[in-house]
Amino acid sequence: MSSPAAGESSEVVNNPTTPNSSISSSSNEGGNSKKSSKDGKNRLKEEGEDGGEEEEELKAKKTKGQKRQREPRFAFMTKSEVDHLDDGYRWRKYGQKAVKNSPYPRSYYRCTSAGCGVKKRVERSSDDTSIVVTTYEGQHTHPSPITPRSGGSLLSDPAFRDHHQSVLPLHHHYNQQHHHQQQQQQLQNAYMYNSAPSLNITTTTTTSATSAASFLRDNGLLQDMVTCQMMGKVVEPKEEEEEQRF
DNA sequence: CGTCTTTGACCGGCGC
DNA sequence: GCGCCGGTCAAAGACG
Repeated sequence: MSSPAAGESSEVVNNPTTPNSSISSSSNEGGNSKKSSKDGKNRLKEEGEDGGEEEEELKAKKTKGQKRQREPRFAFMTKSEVDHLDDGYRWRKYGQKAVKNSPYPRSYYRCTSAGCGVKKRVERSSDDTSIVVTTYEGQHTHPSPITPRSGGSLLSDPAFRDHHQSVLPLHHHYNQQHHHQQQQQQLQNAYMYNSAPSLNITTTTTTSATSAASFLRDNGLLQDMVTCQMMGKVVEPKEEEEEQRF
């Protein structure tokens, strides 16, 4: 580990498309929730002896059928050889699963910062093995990511800039429409070959990379682009099916 | 020593 | 009702 990612060439190609398609999985909507986690643990460790305190979380999610928790999600494609790109934050891998549509496994990362529940999903595109799709979920609570461990994110690394060519942040707003079915398959295709109706940053060369990178690191991730849509959701959770599109 | 990765198992939701 | 899938945790191991 140690951030091997830095230094590799990365090109972000995002595809926003499909406003309705959720980046991740359709059923993961509830994703954010830690629902299963708690349950899982409970049964394994506490065996139901009550935890009293954590119940609130369980209830929250279980309370009703709100399966869909809308957490700000932002996905973008990166052309890189390494799956995990260092964006300036410290991530801890907490799982890996094989994806049906892709021969490549999907890795799950969580921000190690205390209080920050931001999650990141990284998977390699089945169509283009050179493309890595990174999906961020949630907002970082800490302003300055600063990479303590690597001493610098790839953004800071001159090598990184030198290597990457273009960065396209993929901004995803999941409209949660009523689509069901092969969302997953479409997802991948859409991401890659769709045009970005909402946000398309087509930059090339260092400039773009720098931009994206800067913004990622400076804002702690994708504040600029994400903020807008994220805020809507985060700030006004009441609106469930609003469409946050640009 | 501390931190992170890896792997297996489990759960919840959804579809059929 | 059953099976499939995705997502998460936990423990052990590895590494710096």
